[in-house]
Amino acid sequence: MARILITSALPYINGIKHLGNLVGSQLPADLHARYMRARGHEVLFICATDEHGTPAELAAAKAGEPVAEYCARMWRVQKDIADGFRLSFDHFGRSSSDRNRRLTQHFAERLSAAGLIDEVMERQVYSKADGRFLPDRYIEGTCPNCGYEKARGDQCENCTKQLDPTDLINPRSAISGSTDLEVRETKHLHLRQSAMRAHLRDWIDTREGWPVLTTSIARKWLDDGEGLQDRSITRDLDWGIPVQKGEKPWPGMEGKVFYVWFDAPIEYIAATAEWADAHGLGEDGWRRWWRADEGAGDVRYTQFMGKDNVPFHTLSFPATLMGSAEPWKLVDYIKSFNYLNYEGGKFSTSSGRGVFMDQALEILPADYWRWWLLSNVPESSDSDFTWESFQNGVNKDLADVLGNFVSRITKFCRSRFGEALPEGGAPGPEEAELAAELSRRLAEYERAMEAIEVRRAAQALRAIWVAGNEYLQRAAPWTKMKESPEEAAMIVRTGLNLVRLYAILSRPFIPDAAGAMLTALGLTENEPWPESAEAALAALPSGHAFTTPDVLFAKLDDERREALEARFAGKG
RNA sequence: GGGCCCGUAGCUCAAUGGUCAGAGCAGACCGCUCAUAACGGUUUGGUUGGGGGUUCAAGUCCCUCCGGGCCUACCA
Repeated sequence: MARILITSALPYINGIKHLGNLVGSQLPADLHARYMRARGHEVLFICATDEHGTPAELAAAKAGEPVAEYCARMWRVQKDIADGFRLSFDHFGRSSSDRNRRLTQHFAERLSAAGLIDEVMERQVYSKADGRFLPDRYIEGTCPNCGYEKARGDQCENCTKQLDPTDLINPRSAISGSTDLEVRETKHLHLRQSAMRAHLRDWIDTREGWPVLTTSIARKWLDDGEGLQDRSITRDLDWGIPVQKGEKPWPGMEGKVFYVWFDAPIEYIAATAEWADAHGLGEDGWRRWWRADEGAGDVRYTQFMGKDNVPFHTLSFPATLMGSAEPWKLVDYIKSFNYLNYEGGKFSTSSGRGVFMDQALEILPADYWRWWLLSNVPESSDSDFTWESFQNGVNKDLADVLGNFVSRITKFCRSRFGEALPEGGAPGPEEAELAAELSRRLAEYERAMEAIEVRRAAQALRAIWVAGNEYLQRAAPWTKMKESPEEAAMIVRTGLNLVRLYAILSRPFIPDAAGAMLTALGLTENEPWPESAEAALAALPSGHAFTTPDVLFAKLDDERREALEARFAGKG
């Protein structure tokens, strides 16, 4: 038994996430957490909403709510949707928590004491009409390079030229449209990442077996141009964690807050503390997961995230932890994902293109989405959601292969023997062959799950389901009924034990259907992971009662698929 | 502009430099009748994007060209 710490990248508070966000971090993290729990490890699975920053303030203003209320409401919405997808977080925290405020201020104090914080006077664009400094992205104007009129202050999306806000012709606020802008001086804290470059590189270079996607992005940032740059960790905003040195004020930084990307990863730790608080576990309760000097030495920590998050998790956050000169637990493995596209293009919130998490759950139960998304997770390159692929995948794998297997064996037993495992007969060569096949597949499945090779694991699981249909076809109990009812009984027993085995093995992917299978067999979710295929085939004895379950997975027909395609095609 | 990733069967993807490049889906044929018109078996299908090189041996390594995607630090 090991101790496994798992974090998923934090979903931003602003709005409901689409399927691409789900599949890029939370869902595979949940798969890993569920598997590790099933194997008897002590697992702590942490996620939270990332609540600070300009977009949250603007979204709250648009909704006509104070930002704190807006965030509280959206946290609830995201939590309910996460529950709907059966994301098994041990704690779903909030980066606006008091725990995170204290920890973030603590890290700032430590970094300052270590000489890793510079105070830098910056010149930034201020909008009088909006009463706020504008991030580069929120300044629009005409591109000096191509004349595009809606170029943003950081980059022109028409000609892709990198810009500085002061390059723009006729700059205006993207928020209000106001042209009453001026450049003001404002002081900010910079994290001296450049000073930690060698240290970070050594660390990255000694990580073994990390995905290329993870290390290549990290190296690019370490080596690009003049190398890793210092990074501003504060902002002129109202909504955020006040800049302080621990509990003490930070002279000259009054009224400023930490940048979301500084405080968001710290929330991984803070959320663990929130979890410990909620369970009355005290300070030790969370520190044993995060402090190498207080018990975290044997923790294996894995982070899940989309590729856009990699620089912050490979560089900025480790720099924060290392720079504190305290023995904080560093990540052991970063599993990063590419993007999921929608019908050949990008998911788009603004044009209503693609499926969002709340809509998905209205259409079909969580398991359908979990299965398709995980078995098509963008592991080695971007992948594409299409309704055709989704329909084909869930109909074939879930309805035809798994669902129909459960259906045929339970119904056959009910009509010939009644709703209890029948007695008689002894396993023979067919059963030995089945056990051998299952052993091979199970080893493959376990290896892939341990290595977090998600697609491969899904393939292995599917092959295990297929093995049941192959076995029934070979053993043909419907034929044996005539000549040897006892042998048929033994085959049916074996088949019903396969249902139990499938429920246990499939639970990380499709927890609800697995639960329904266990319930039908009169079992609970406490059924242990199989010791061996042979043992699993004889786990339930003759006489064990069951109920014939309803159809586990209904099929998605062409008519409905076409309607869904049309509904989510977007405005333009 | 710079960097990274990818290009393999009609589609989605596999293949520590080493047997005849393999799976699933789709297609074709056969079987089965327990089951959600489901299941099983057999089978068609490849100049591994083009060209050059290294090697006893290249889908894999190197060069180059073509095509696609992503990142590029103030969206998060």
